Amino acid sequence: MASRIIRTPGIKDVAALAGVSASTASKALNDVGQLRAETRERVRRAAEQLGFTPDSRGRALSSGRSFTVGLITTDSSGRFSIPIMLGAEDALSAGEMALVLCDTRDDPLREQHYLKSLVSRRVDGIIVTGRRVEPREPIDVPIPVVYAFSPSTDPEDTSVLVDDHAGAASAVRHLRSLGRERIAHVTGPESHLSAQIRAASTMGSAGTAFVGDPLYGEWSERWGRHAVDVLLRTQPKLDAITCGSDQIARGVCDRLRELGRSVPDDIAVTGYDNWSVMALASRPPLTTVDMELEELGRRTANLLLDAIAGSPHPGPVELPGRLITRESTLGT
Amino acid sequence: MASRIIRTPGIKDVAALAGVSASTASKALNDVGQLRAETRERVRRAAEQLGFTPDSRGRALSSGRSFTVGLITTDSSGRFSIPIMLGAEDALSAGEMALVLCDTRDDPLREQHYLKSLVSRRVDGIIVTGRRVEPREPIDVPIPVVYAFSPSTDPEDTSVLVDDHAGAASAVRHLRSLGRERIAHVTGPESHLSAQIRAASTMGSAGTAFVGDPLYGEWSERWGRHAVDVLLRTQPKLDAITCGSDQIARGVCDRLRELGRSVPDDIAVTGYDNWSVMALASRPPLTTVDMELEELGRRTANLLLDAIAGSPHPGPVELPGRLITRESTLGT
DNA sequence: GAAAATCCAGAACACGTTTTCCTTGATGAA
DNA sequence: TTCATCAAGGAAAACGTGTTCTGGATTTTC
Repeated sequence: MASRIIRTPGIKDVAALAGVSASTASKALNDVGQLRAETRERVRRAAEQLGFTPDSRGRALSSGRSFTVGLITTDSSGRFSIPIMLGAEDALSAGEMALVLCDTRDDPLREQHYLKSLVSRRVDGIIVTGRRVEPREPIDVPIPVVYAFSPSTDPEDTSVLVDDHAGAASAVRHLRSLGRERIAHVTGPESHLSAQIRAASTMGSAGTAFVGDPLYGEWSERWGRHAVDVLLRTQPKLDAITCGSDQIARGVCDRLRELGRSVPDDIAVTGYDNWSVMALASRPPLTTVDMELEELGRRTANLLLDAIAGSPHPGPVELPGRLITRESTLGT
Repeated sequence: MASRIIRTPGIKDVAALAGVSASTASKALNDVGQLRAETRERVRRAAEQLGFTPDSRGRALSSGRSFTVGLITTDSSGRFSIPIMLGAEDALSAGEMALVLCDTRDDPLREQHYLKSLVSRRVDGIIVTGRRVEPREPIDVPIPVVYAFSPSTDPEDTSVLVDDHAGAASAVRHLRSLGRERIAHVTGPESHLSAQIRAASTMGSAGTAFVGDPLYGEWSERWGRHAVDVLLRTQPKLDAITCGSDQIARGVCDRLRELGRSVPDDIAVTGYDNWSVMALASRPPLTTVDMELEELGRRTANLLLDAIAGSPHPGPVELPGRLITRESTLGT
């Protein structure tokens, strides 16, 4: 045959070119065993000349590890999962680990399918994340698992979650430090745990400075606009509105402006999420709480790496958010 | 030792339990070779009893394939890459392929690192995507590659891209079918190829119905608002504005409303991207062009699967977008 | 100069599966 | 009866690496 099959070179090819055995070549390239420096160098040159890249499948097989972790997300289209994913990927790639993406689309059947696939790939660990902070059923696999954002219902599992309590409190503290004394709260559906937590924390930390009841609605600008009408009717003297999301806060700002109320001179507004497309496009730009989800993803990945290395940290970890101050409370 | 090391069962364990050899067990589970039905059944039961999951690393090694593809994205935080990712993942998981995620953060060094890692993992193929439609340097690997969204500069490479020409034209056609005769165009930076293409196509298909020059600016609501002021000064009689993005279109709508102009009665507005958080939250909701990026991702993955199977389809493929009509052109 | 210590490299094996080849026994036909 | 055919299943090789063991060669020491 004139056309030879082109094969990516293996360690045997490198060894042959360097005139040594395969095992010697392996030792040379991995800097182990006792070899003459001259031999090492010769093997190295041969490897470079052939463009040798070690086949990690071989390594995986013999080491018993796959250097891969799975990421199971119930909806990666959500804007919460994505920064978590990126943070995790960032932390993992530093450890030479690859991340395989599994989007279950909230379908238990797909989740089972992916779990089987990941187990069959002998993944070193699994990260489970979702779009809601409500606890979820743990998954049952013989592999280290860390939950991000959506904790496991089992308190012995490792879960990394956002501290919405602290986040909401920091917004209130900020407003009070600016002298605001009549604070209202507008947020999403009461059925959402995050709405409940943020509302409770807001009321708790505002104390007597809290006016009326938390207004539960939906996570939308429309609701934010509508809530302003309700609030101004019932609480005409309020001087600050904390919102459960940036979308709501943006709607609030829009409506206040339409009514001729100045933000923040008349009424200060805070959001939640630091979703840049909302927080920065709002007029005025929003003071808001950044959940630092990318950091959460990194943290999750590092906890998983620890668990893989044999030192698990059982139990939940809460990460505080960070308050980002902008014109909606500070003015220009 | 009282504590035995718990090992996930291998095919040898299954074989031992069923009283056959490993090779027979493999044949039984894979439905190949000639075996008595009774034997097959016995092996199957043994496998089930032990909870046997085949180690895909072994299969990968012996089959020469890894059943894994890499996805290289220059920024997966961008809202373009994500639907592409999801579509690709969807199409691949149907073929039992896993997708490993590599976010280069637009850093050539990281890209090199990831490429080496993917090659070393003997990935079956690679998808390359980016956030801009500008062509990019091809990557040099001995593996099938398909480019999505950002095509390769090499026309022989397989690239799947959006047909912005057709998309912009469909918006104009829609406006003209509604009787609009004085159409302006507001878009992003002239340095962006997608802005250029959309502008050229808009002018071309509008013909004499196009007024003035395309207004280049930035991809922001603020620019949309500002552009309205410019347009109304120079083209007081225009009856439609097509925008290069939903963000711009939302800004346009906001400013028109502030000036007391009715959308769409006085001036119809179209966006681009069908970015729901903009298109639906806009007042009124936007008629816009959906690039159908998830479908693009699926298409990309299927082309890659073909290439892996040995039937590559060289050259670029353009996918038409889909016009989504809403109140910003139709009214209520 | 011989024994011991040291150094170096190759052989063999492990990892888990698939696949190819081979053996055994049975059946049927000549 | 003998040979060819075929079903059934086992043995071994292959995939590509890392690790351990072993033995030969060289140097050191007395």
